[in-house]
Amino acid sequence: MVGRPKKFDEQQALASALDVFWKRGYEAASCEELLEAMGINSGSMYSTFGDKKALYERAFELYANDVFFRTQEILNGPYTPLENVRTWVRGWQEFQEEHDCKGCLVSHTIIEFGASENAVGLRARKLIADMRAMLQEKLQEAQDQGELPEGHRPEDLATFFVNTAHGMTVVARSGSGEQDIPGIIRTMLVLLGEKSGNKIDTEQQTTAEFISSN
Amino acid sequence: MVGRPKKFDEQQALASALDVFWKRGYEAASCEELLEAMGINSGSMYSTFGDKKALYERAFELYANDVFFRTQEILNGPYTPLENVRTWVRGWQEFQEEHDCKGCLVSHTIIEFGASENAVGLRARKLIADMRAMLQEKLQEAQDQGELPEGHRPEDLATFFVNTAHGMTVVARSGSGEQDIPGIIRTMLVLLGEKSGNKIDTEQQTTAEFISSN
DNA sequence: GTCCTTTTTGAATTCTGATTCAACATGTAA
DNA sequence: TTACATGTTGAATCAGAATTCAAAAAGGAC
Repeated sequence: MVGRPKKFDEQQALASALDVFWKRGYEAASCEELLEAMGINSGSMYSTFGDKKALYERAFELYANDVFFRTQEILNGPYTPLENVRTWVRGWQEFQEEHDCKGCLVSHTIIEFGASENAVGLRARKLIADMRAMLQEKLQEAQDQGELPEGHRPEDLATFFVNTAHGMTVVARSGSGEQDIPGIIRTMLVLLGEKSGNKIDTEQQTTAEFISSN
Repeated sequence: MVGRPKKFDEQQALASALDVFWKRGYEAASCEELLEAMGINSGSMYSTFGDKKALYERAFELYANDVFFRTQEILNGPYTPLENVRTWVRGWQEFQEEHDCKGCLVSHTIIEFGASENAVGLRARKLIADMRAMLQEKLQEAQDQGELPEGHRPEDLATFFVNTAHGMTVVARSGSGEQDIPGIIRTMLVLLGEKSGNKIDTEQQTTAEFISSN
């Protein structure tokens, strides 16, 4: 190797940038703020990543891959199809808690760029479509194996789950995520036929019987 | 009255500005675009409304009042409490169709400003809280009158509805609103105990039995 | 019609935040 | 230990969007 070596770690800087974009969105994240978080100067950032938009693309990709593979892993987990889906849904809460209730970067990106032909917007939409398909497939398996009653439509249920996940991003950003998300997840689990006894929150246990009489 | 009279209608200009903000969000809506839509020049806008942020506040208020009073009217409508809630839920679809699947400005505003102490962000959060409370009250009434089974918790259900509505904003902005929203609404109606036979869409009728076996 | 007050117009200005770049620094290889 | 290739620094520059403002226009009162 020739020339002065970089003194910062590209992946680490990218992860820091992701944090800022995730918290603030693309427009609201100023270069100053990004550089501060990444611990480098503008020159290094521009020579390494190109520009702010390219940095966002890289950060988004980091996030997208993580979310996609995590989902894939959980949905193809060691339990029954339906139980794997339930595990995935339960995972949302942990994910939100771990990440300071910032919601999901994909939902945020769709709000900011979804309508346009912007590359990240399209990428975000594709990611959602892929995850939705993965979920639907798993629900279909569950139904084929008799775990999910015939009356449920895997297609509608998958769409509904995606919608609920998007919603939680807005709820999280409105500041009431910590309070509201556990109940939302519990309701989703009940939609999947979980009768009661989940350990998420004891105070509102009766919710577990949500649909019981329907 | 003395002096040259305004040659534009303030309310009408505001409605046009609202349209632009609603479609694009605050940051992405450029003054040029706003002025173009409003049909006035910058000077008129600044002397009438103050600045871009104040214009957004006024436009948001227009939207907020409309949504709030519309909701209030429907929830206190001529049917039973639960049927009024159902009517409100069905209204989402009509609302989205009428407004070009732009989603809800309140969700959008929360994504853009929710985290900060920004005035519009706070206003948006208050509006959501108020509407959520109104909904919960109506669901409580339904339960008191035996329309809603005891197992349902009005509080959780209200939170869940708000979450679903937020989610539809993201779905709408991702471009799949037209395709996905009818099914999402149908699923919500089933959560409210509507058995079948709603006239929203015939192709996916079986969804109406969604929870039937739960 | 003329005076007065307010509105309109849109080019000029200001502001904000992204991007560049010249000078300096540093590791590597010969 | 010197030459070189590349990285770092941060002040300067640039670009785009928000805002101002001086000049022109127009209704109303007299």
